[in-house]
Amino acid sequence: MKIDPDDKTDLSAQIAGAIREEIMAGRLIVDARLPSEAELADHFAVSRPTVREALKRLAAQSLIRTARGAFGGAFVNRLSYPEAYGQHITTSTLLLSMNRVSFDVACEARYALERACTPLAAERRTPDTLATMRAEIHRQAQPGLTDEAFCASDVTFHRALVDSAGNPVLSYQLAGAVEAMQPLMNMITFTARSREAILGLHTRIADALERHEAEATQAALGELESYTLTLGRDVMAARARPKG
Amino acid sequence: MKIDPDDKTDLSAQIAGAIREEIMAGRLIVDARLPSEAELADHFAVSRPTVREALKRLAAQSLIRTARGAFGGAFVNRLSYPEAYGQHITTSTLLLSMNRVSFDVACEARYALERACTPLAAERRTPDTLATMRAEIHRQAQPGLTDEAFCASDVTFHRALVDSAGNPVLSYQLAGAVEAMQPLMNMITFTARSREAILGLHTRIADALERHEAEATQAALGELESYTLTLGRDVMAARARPKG
DNA sequence: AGACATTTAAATGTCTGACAAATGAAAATT
DNA sequence: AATTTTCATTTGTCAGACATTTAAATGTCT
Repeated sequence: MKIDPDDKTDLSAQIAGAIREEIMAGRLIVDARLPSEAELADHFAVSRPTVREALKRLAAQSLIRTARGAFGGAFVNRLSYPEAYGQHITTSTLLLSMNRVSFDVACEARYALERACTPLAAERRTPDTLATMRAEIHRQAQPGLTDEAFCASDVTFHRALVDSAGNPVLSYQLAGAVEAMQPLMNMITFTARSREAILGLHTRIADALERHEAEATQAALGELESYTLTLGRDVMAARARPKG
Repeated sequence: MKIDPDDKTDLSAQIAGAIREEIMAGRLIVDARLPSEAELADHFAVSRPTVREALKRLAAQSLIRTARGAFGGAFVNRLSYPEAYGQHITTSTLLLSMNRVSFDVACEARYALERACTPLAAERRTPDTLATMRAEIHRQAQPGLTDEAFCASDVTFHRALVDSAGNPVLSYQLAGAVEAMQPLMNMITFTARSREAILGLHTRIADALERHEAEATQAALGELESYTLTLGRDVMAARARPKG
């Protein structure tokens, strides 16, 4: 585990990289204890603050956790699903919001991925995921709901749809696509009319899943994509026009 | 932008969280300059090393970049696709390797996602992505290839397939699924016989894409999934047996 | 006036040394 | 034996200092 003395980049970045390599290569396994900060400082011939900066970088990626006290220290962290979700959602959301990704492209990606889940979801949906979807449908029918709350409920509904596939890896991968769309969706003003249309499609999806009908689910999801695309395009077109 | 004085967690984590919030909420926009480390230390009533640890956490997530010199400082970073890819792949790979995710579950997720790309890929594949796929097929036919090199080539092939869909958001989301499978695939010993089978399916996929035939692509991909699953199960079964 | 060299202020990068706080093991005490 | 105390270890935080980098500002020469 060494660093390049000729490298111009930050020492803390180099050290973090070296340790990250060890973890990803499996040479540092889960729950293994790293040397103490003082020992690491000695090993890399740097000061303790520099080592600490490196460790904080790793902690930010949930690669390590630290504990104070006599037998504390930095330990290789078992990356949990919630931690991975958080990382993925943060990255996905910022990628979309910072790169002028068009509504169309984001929407296409999201629905393509969701469609990938429907055959599995129709087969494996549980009473639990169905109940979540029904509850969100009910919430979305409340007239007093703000647009933000409607969007948030929409996200919960779609996550339940994805979770129906019963594959945690799939859920993790989809989390980024679904959640990252929310800021874009939040730009849309949902009229009573559009809410009604979406609600109807959500109901069709839930019904089809309940009856284990993959094709019907797919069809309703396809219509939802088209409709969402229309709503989004209207908003984007209005924004693009001068004078607003 | 404040921190909770009652919070027990690290000050640097709190400060990083506060700044991250500002970025994700859009109150700190791309290329905006953060206050200098001294000013931040003053603002949060902490020392400069603590502020630096917070900034390193954000840098680890590519949320900020720093520059030295008179008009340097920390700037909100526009998250690029390559940076996002890297984050996603790191997280996905570790999630799979640290959580005893079964080969079946990972494989199912990966191929479900890839299938989501095939209709778009068949429609939009370019000479460029096709050329990449052909080149990798050619490489995979070399007899001297190690198992690791074969796997790496396989990843490149599948990424070209995903890129054929012409949707960068989709490519980004899929990168995690495809790359994270590689360590699991590396456990497999590819015999001449299995390489031949995979090669044949890869060729069928490339041919079908070239002819814009979505269904044929889908079918070949489905067979590849079944075959991969068989190979993986054999390996895992052998590993599970005592005495090896 | 314009081109080039020099200075300088501001910022990050790094180091040293120190103290506080937490933590679990070991020793001392009841 | 159970409980309390002590103690070494380790991370968390702070203060102050110096090194390095950078671009603007200044000075100098043609």
